[in-house]
Amino acid sequence: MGIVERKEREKLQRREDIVDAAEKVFFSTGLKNATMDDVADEAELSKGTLYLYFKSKEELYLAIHLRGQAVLIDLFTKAVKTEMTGLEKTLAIGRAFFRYYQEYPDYFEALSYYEFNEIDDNDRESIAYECMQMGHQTLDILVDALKTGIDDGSVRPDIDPFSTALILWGQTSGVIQLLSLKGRHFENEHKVNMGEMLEYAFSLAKESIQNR
Amino acid sequence: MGIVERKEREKLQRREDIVDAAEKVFFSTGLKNATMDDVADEAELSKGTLYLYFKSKEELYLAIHLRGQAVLIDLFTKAVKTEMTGLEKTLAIGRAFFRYYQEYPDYFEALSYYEFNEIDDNDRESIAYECMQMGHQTLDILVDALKTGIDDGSVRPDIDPFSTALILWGQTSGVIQLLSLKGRHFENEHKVNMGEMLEYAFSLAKESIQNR
DNA sequence: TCAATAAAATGACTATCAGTCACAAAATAT
DNA sequence: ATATTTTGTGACTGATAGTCATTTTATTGA
Repeated sequence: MGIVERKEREKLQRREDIVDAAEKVFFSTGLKNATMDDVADEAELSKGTLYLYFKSKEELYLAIHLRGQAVLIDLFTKAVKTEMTGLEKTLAIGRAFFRYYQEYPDYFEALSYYEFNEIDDNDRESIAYECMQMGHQTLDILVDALKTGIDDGSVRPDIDPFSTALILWGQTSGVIQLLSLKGRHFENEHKVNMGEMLEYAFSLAKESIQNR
Repeated sequence: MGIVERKEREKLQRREDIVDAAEKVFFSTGLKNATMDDVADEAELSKGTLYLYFKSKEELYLAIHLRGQAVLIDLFTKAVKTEMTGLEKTLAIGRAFFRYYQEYPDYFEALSYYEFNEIDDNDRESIAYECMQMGHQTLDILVDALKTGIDDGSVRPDIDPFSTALILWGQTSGVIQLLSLKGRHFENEHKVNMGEMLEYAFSLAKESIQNR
């Protein structure tokens, strides 16, 4: 009898339902304003039940982040496939990141939350630990693109792929984050546009890593 | 009779005393854990009094940020003076930023808080508005360094100083932020060191803006 | 079929804390 | 000395994350 299996499935399904509800609530009201009672209402469950499935409000938010990471990895994987040289693959990843910000701004925000807040990674059972591991996967795509670029001669051979990937990641998320929060302001004051700005940032990055 | 003036001075002094107390409390416990009651205790005032001087906990934190910004502007100003060419001035600003992170990590955190959170800038009376304006001053130092570089031929003449300054700022704060929060992790996993990493990031940035 | 047991869900309750406000004390002016 | 203004107080309110004793639902075994 597969009762145990069925219960397992139902438990997972309930978990997903809770994350669905949390997405709706967190994304419409914002993380700070949304309450666990709101999420419970949306999920048609009691608040206590939420805590049977998630340790805290933050863990629930990180579960949303995990979904966002999966989408991002997918975009990166596709972006890499469309380009031939390692250098172009690397730049395509940057552009994919910007598209991600535009098309999934709420996931992007969840990503930034994890990236720019001190989250305890250490417990191997925690969702935060999963987030960290998926982050490594994402970074690996970038590392591979750079390695490919070194092999095919499009990227400077004297760079260290890992360090460079980490730096490019920090740079790009930093720029998008800055433009995302303060960009509107600068678009008014100076006549700059966010898309052009980022394309420009990528052209600068290209200068720094391309083989000559 | 200078009673009005004296009272004005005393009011400002009290304000500074409150910020002093807030620094102690926020920096030792962290923004999230610290309570306004703690700050009141440290300042030897009642909680109500804090709210006569600051609109909210966040405004009080932003007042700390303002102090930090002043220190940063000072460091940048000095950094610029030590170098001859615009390119070197630009890089010196980056290095000064890293030193700032190392020597004033708590101020750096306050800086990031303002940079990476949605803060309402619009009220011209608010501390957030002052923060925004000081941020512009900081950016201007970078813009000037780039302009100098274009004039003296050390920086590519085809870049737009303002856009480039904004991008360099976003990149650098992004990288430091990333290394600050996740760097420890990478230092263990891979054999990378944060200082070398940043020097490497600056060398990449140099590649992208130097005149050839 | 039904009592016993296990699993899942509930929601009233607690603890915490930002922010308020009616009142009190201190300083200043008349 | 008294009135007025300024400054300070701390008990109180409202909001909300997280808990836990109790109830409801599902499963098992006779």
